Amino acid sequence: MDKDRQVPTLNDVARAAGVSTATVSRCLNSPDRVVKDTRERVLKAVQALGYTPNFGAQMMAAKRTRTIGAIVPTLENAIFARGLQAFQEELHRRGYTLLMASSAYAPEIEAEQIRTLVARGADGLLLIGHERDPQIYEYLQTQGVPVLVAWTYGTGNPQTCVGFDNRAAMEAMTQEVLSHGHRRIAVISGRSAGNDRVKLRLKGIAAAVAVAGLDPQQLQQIETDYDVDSGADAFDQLMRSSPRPTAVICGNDVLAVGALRRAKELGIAVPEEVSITGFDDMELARIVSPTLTSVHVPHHEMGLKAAETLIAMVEKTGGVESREIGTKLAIRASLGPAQGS
Amino acid sequence: MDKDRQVPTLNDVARAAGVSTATVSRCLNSPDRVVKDTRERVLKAVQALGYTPNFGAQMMAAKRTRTIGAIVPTLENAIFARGLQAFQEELHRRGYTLLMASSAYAPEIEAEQIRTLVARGADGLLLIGHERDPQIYEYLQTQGVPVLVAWTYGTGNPQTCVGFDNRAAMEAMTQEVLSHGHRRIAVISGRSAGNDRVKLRLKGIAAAVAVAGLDPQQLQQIETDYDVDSGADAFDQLMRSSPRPTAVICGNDVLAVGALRRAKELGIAVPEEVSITGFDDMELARIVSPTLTSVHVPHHEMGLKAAETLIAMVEKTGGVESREIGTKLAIRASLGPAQGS
DNA sequence: AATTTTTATGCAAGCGCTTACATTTTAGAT
DNA sequence: ATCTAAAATGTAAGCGCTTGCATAAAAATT
Repeated sequence: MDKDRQVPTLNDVARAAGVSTATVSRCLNSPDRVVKDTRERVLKAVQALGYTPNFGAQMMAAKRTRTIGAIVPTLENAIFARGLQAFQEELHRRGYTLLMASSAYAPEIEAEQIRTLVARGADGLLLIGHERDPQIYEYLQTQGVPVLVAWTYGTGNPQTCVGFDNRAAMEAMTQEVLSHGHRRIAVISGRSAGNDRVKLRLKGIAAAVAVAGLDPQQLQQIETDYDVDSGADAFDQLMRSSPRPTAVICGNDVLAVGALRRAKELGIAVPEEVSITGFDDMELARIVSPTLTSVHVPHHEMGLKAAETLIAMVEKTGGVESREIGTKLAIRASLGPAQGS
Repeated sequence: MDKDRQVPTLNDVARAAGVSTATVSRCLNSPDRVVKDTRERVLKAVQALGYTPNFGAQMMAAKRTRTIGAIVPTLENAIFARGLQAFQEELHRRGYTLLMASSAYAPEIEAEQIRTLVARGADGLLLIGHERDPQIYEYLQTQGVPVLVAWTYGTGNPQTCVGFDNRAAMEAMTQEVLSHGHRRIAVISGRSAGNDRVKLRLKGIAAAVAVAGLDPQQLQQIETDYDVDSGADAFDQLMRSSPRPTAVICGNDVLAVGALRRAKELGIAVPEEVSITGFDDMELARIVSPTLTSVHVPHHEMGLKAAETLIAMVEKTGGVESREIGTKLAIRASLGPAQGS
């Protein structure tokens, strides 16, 4: 019915204002190149007609869209949400629009999403973590789309990144756990395949443990999906071993919360019988009881800096370099002294 | 540097395959209108060149994008995430791409996001809740973009919707609370201004209370922001009144979790001294202790049906009508008998 | 084998915008 | 008042794709 009512075009505005389409375009894109009088007339016409530029035409003619794409592994939990929120706010302030997509931690889906976002004219892309098929980086290179890698920081990768040192942060956490006297330590982590952040965190644990004179190979370790129930099940499994670990280091807060819940269900006291730690310091960490010891990540700062950096890359304004965001330990009730040792 | 390396166009593919651009286009969009032999040759050329259609050009020529836009109030907590995930999965299965944006519960931001998504060629839009400036609906009408309203269901609104009856669900919850003997009931809700879901939930409470012979006006009620800390503060305030309420009904789980946390901090036993209920049945509800009584909403089902419905609207295949999703009470430990009455 | 119908492909006209270049107007200098 | 430089505006050529219509090829019918 209404689908035929024509949406006004640049041409309509031009006619209404008695100028050429070029002038209208300039009024909208570089107002200072047009004299005040004309500009006002044009803008009035724009208002009157309710004109909105056609994105496709704009994209086609200008080859830029002021759009940034971001692909995160998941939106189901809040891990990325806070950072993304900050990222998007800053983009918005700078006149960019954010296109979000989630990959469900599946590389093939991520690859597809990347192509989709690029095809849709994203001027730049935010991706989580370095590790992915090199072809993808080649493709982006070919398409001339700059990529910023976030949520991780480390040398040895060609991509610009904004994030924190997953390895060092986890090493610090492990040292903290060790300093409480724990020696039988178990680990619950996300799947390490294709996930450099998980790998780095595991390396951090191994490093700290080695320094303390323990054999990293001896560490009981379970890799599982990133959800509360999986964390709970993994914890269950760990608690069936004998002797039981006195501390369980979890790769993130979601897993830790699962462990915490199962501990309660099993009647295992935390931290008296077993200590549990997380990573990310989600809001969750302060809500559960006992409150969860975790690694605090300044998500807001990371999102903000990621936006600044990526815009600089897109606009090619000055040199762009990777930026490291600091983390710190948030020691709370779920970590206590090792029992009986 | 690489920004000049040309991306292949339809024309390049056509030349490589020795056919016209029209044939290539048809191979891609309606393969059965092209004979097998030709099709294979063309697809091979597409592969070889690594051709991807230019979205802007496609949008311009075809006037559809197989893109659906969704604007939710927030992505920071998981309330909408689960439903959106299901929504997006179904869209993906049907060959559509989802563009997400969040409005931070601010109507003006939402209006802007709507314009952005429409300008970007969204074929249809998913919005949360009915209540918004009528001009927005007019605008969408003019642009010929169908809208589906989700997370609420109710008559008296012209828009098609997929969701649940917020009023009835909350009335049921309130009845449940009343049946536990509570008579001094307080309410913590999100801001009702511009939010029909909040208003409906409040009406549900009032209705149930009135049936029980109490005066809804007497209900202590606080409206606050949708975050844990706000919920905690509101709870604090309620606990300072005398006599204290024996039950606090919260407008959603996030607020309820805040209340729960503050109760613990204040040394107020839940549910012995005060009962607390939530709404939405987020994963959180089963993680906190005591576990939270809430209204269970089948988010996955809602997301799925929303996708089906919106696609039907976009493709104009057959009649489209609103669909109601059922909710049910999830009674857990945070609700107990009224103390001392 | 000739004719008609059906199917496959090509041709070319836009879609609405930006921008290099050409032209006109205005301001500044003489 | 005249000429020159600078500023404002107009002209028109694409950008890469889809699709109605025309044409050519193949299949079906007589």
